[in-house]
Amino acid sequence: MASIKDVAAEAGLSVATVSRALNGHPSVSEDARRRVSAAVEALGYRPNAVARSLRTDETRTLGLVISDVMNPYFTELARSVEEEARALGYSVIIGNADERPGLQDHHVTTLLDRRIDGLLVSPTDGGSPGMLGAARAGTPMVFVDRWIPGVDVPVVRSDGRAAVRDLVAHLHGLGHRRLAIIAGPAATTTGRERVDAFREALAAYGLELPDAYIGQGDFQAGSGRRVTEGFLDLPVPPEAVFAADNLMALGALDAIRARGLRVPDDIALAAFDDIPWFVHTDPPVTAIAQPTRDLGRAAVRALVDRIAGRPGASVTLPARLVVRRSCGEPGTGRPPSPSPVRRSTP
Amino acid sequence: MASIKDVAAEAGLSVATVSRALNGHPSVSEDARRRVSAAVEALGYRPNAVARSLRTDETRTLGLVISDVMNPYFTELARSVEEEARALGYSVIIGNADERPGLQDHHVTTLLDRRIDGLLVSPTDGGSPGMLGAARAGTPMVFVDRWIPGVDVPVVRSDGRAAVRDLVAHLHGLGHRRLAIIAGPAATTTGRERVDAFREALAAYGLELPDAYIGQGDFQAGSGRRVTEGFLDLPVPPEAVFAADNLMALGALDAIRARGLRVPDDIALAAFDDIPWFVHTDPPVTAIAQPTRDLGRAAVRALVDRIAGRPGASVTLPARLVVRRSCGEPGTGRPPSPSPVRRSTP
DNA sequence: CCTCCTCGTGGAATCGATTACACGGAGGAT
DNA sequence: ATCCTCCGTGTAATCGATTCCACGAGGAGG
Repeated sequence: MASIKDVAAEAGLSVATVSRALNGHPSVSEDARRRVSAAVEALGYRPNAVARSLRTDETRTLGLVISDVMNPYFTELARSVEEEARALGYSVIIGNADERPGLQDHHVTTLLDRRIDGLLVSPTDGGSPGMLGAARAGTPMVFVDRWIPGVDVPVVRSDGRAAVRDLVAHLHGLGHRRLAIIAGPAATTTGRERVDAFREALAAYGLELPDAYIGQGDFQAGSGRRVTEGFLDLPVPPEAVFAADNLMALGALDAIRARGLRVPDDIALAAFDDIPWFVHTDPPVTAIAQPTRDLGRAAVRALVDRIAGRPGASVTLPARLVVRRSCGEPGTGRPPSPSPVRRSTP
Repeated sequence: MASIKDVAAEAGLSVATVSRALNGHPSVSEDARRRVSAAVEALGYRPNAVARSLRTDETRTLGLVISDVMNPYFTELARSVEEEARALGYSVIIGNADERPGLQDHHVTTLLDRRIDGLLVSPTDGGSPGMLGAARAGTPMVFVDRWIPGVDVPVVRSDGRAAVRDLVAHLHGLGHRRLAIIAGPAATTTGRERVDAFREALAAYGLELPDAYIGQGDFQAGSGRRVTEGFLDLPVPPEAVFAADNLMALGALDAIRARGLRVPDDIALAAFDDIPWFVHTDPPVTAIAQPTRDLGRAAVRALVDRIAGRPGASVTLPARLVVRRSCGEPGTGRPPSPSPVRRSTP
């Protein structure tokens, strides 16, 4: 592959002049500029980004370590991050942590070894040594979606409190009183916050959130299935289940279907994170939608600010409730299961 | 950040010896090895991958240019590619072409500038100049899912012909005779092949595929919606619609629902590419499933073979039909629409 | 005792770019 | 005519690693 030396030789100039011409430096004659262009064209020359990065100490690359690519919410986040980064002249390397702290650490280390200019993370856990080290060492960094308390890094996320209140109002209005939640890992902020918000919203209606109605999930479909089965096996099962993410809602749907039960007639279901598929499930799922695109954009902007030495502001955007049919008949206002809950197969 | 020089100074050795110790070179004394380890530990040293790449002319990075990340099929493919690559000691940089040739070219160029060791592509079109140039220049490359005829590059894909035959048999068995297809872009191999396979399978039953029943889509949900509306507006609309990918099936579902029609009672629907959500749509969608994980693995292995100078074999794996309920009641064998089938409460 | 290996190590070139510094020539001011 | 600027260009250092080659010490063999 042609290097800058070859271009210099072809153009009859020094590498310095070629480099300056290529970078639009002002003090290059029109004549030299033309000869460089011609040589570049003739040789099909493309600058070696590796060499440039070594010299300039910037890779124009951002790292994004995401909790789980197979989760449509994170896929959309990744997409919007890449779009905004590209618009700003950066590439993005995505690392999929798959909700495993070990993998997350692997990716952080690899990205740091590649000398990315900045790091975007939605931490899987309370903070792995590699990540905390990077934060302390001053690597430009921004948390997105999830964050780690006590670490001085801007956070870009959405606040679901109001939307959760709306959801509980919705459920309450439909006559549901026994409300359960499939929680995310306690090690994640989103895992804890959603439970807290749910409990608070319930309290406003004088409702309790008993321990039996808090199922411990891990943001994956399998855990949603297991937890839901546990709920259904309870002597007094809940009337409504709120899954703290979309994959666990999918698992819940599986478990409910496997028992031959129907949503919302036998049990109501709602999810955090809205995705296109929820419109088409049976029934369409009521969900809390985050402004995912805006989050991605804001996160990249905050990170680029930090890279440029500017402060880099934390951003919190509101989530909103999207009512569909999985919690009960909208408009009727009456409880979906006045008669005892049927739980055998028809 | 500490460099190899700092380590050398700390250990009281030359950079050459440190480098050898770090790379497990045999001719380094046990004593030197220990001192290097200690120095590395003390300084928190991590080798600079950029510098190493410049010298060794290998980045241990693979590029993956994918047609559309928001398509769950490609997300899963990307995931399995990353997994296999990681197992083999490579990182992956994903570029999302979003079905746009221009974007695809941008990513290919960027990846080449970064001197990735090999390139995995599912081409959006007939071959952009950048990509063809790379192939000709000898960049190790493998096509995955889609490919470009006449370019000498291994292809890893799945063959849906048999599964499409099974699908047509299934539809025919359920009494459907007027079958339509939402095709992908003619510029893609998968776009063309699926139509061809469908037409051939139809011919085996003495059925035609009239032009009016071939809708031109672009693998995105919006086009599925538009094309389906067109089908429904026909004087004689089809009895069954086969979408050439899952997103267009989603669009079709939208369009059908918007008309107040029901699947499969009013119209049958099937899709190419199976995804977890199809189990939970209303109704569950009959789809053709590709062995996505295996494809990703095989593609990475073929690419790594090429990088190592070995031939790198093309691989074709069979897809298979997964029957659900969107084409009609399984088992009954009678057409779904003569007598309206009740499916609400048992 | 001398020669010849082998082993562990260091010096220095190298990869492909960027950039500080030096330098020669043209043109303007005095 | 002399001096100073400014402009365009080239030389060479530099980034952080790898690796070829040389070298000194020590042991084996003659």
